[in-house]
Amino acid sequence: MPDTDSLLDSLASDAFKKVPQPTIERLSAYLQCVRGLRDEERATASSAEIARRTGINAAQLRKDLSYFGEFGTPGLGYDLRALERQLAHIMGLDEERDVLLIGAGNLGRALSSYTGFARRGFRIVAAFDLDAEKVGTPIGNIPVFHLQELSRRNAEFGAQVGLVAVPSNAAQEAVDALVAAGVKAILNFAPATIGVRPGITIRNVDLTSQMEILSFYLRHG
Amino acid sequence: MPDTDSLLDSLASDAFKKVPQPTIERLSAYLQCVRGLRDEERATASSAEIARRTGINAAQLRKDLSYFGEFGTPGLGYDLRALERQLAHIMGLDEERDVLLIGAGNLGRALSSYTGFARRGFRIVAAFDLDAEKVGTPIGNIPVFHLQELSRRNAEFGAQVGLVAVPSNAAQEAVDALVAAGVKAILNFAPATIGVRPGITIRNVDLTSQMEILSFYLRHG
DNA sequence: GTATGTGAATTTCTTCACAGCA
DNA sequence: TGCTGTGAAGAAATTCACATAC
Repeated sequence: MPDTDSLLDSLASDAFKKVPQPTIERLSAYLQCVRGLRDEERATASSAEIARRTGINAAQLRKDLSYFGEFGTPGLGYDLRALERQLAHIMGLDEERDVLLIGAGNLGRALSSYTGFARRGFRIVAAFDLDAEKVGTPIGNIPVFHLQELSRRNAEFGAQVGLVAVPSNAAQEAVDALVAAGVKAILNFAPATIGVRPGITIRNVDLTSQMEILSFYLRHG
Repeated sequence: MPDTDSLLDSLASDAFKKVPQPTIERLSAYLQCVRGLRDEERATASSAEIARRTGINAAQLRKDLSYFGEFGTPGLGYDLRALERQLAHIMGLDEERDVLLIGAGNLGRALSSYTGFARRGFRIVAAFDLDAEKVGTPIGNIPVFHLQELSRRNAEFGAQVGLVAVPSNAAQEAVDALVAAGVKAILNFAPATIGVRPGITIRNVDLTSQMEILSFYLRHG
């Protein structure tokens, strides 16, 4: 058995090309499940139990974890405290991350007051908007700057994560501004296909698209 | 070549078991792209052009469409007006759909004022909450009722789609209430794994999970 | 006995490559 | 010629099934 931590840390960008995309997207579900079990004061759980709770096949869970190391004990299962720590480490969640928000409209305001982010260590440190009316009045504790100030302000913050909550036609501009300011990972809520250069991660959360998919299943399925 | 419309309509639940899940999730992206091209007054486009704009492989697009019929003209491409209509029909978007919202907190309020839904024919007709303080005061035009009234009120509305924007620990209850009221498709924003009986479609939009996935790519990738 | 980790088998999805049509 | 629609090939992901460890 290889030393777990060194295996984990040796998995730099390079070796990670081998981890299936779907695996990465499931890690978060496992972590959520483990947190839930820990809240119930459980000390260990088998892959079968986590499978039951997440709806993900037990062999799938074991294989997913196997890309990152060996975390279980045959005959016993997984120590939940350790597994939570290891999953968090794998996902880069062992330190707080500052986040920039672009768009101080309805959605932007809702996102800034969403406590789920802060609870998981994502702290929105500043918002930016094109609308001069919105600039200057903080949302809660979060200052609102003009989009033009993005790069200058982020020289100070050094945030690597951005949220884009602007209308579709402004989304590419917002993303470009974030990337220019040094942001490396972006969650985009605008219903638009955005291009970014290699090395930048962008994920789209398109609510209308989700509704359309529901509609499909309503019509068929 | 089979008659397109009858093929489309013959694809009831049954034959649809053959359509890959990822195909269904891409349909919405195609539709969005086609709408964009139409906004630019374009009359036709090739699969290659749609591929370039969406980032989805051209053969993939053609195969995806092929599950539903033949929509293109060899040598020419796709008639965009027709394709938009057909995609909308496939996805069940040719009529308006009433939507119920559970949770009148920050996120719920943002969702109700999100114009993107209405623009695509999803109309939030009522909101429900457990908090007596929130009941009675409309959000914009949308009345807010107590969750207990859900079934009774939906006897009138007959909505088949629900949005769940409540804390995790209330999500299963909210979903159960929606299902009991006749809702068949649900978009859940709570970070929780929710069980529903067969025949009910539920999709999760877990923002924290999305952030964690970004964090993974920040650490590696 | 119980449950992990993992090669092998299977299933699913994507891409190729080309026949056939406009 | 240009582009679609689609079988066949290839790649990727999932699931099985079992040797191995506690």
